[in-house]
Amino acid sequence: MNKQKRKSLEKKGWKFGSTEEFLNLSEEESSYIELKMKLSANLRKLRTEHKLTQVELAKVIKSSQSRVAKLETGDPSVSLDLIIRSLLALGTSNKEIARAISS
Amino acid sequence: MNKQKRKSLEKKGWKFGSTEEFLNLSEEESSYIELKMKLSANLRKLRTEHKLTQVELAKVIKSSQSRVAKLETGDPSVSLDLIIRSLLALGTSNKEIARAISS
DNA sequence: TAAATATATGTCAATTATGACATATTATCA
DNA sequence: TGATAATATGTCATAATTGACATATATTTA
Repeated sequence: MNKQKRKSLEKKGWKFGSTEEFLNLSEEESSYIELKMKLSANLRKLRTEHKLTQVELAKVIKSSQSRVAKLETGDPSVSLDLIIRSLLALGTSNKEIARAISS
Repeated sequence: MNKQKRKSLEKKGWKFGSTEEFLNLSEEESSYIELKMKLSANLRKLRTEHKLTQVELAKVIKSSQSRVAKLETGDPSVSLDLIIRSLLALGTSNKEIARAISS
């Protein structure tokens, strides 16, 4: 992960501590973020393909429009659990989820 | 998912409501559980391959032995986030995680 | 362009996950 | 066997995530 990417993520609310800490930021942390980002992007793709608005998707997953927005923009306040559950609610199979992660 | 499987999961603390509800239990819910189970199993496999005890893994991921046990036994109280983070802490790549999900 | 529709951002009380601890159960091995 | 190490289970106060709401911003359409 480079400085550019860091700035973009920090703007979204991700916290990374000192620059030093960031520079040796573990593979772990960046893999985790990358994973979430990929699945978030996939969720938006799926929703639009299904021609649903965020309000409509919110109904399906029993959540709210604002949370759907956060899901799709990679807000750090959303859990992987919710992202995955949302994907599954849209009919995504585990294999497709795996594909999205690998992509 | 069959009745056998259901009993086993309920013993672990999963909640499914009425039998009726369970019978039309969405693909969604069972996929979600299946996903967690696969990753949990993978975590245990990895830990033992690394010849770590649960206490040692707990140190690595800054958690406790009891939570590691719950991670590995598919306790419903553990999040996908923690499972994934633990896998990543053990050096698992996103691609490997994807493979585990697809398996 | 203005109105309407869609999405984003901020906040918060309630819900859920967390690490920690105690303790029970299960495996290992002398 | 019995001691010791490893894992499992139960509980709880604290921390993190949640849906909901208000409202801002962006996009579409008349």
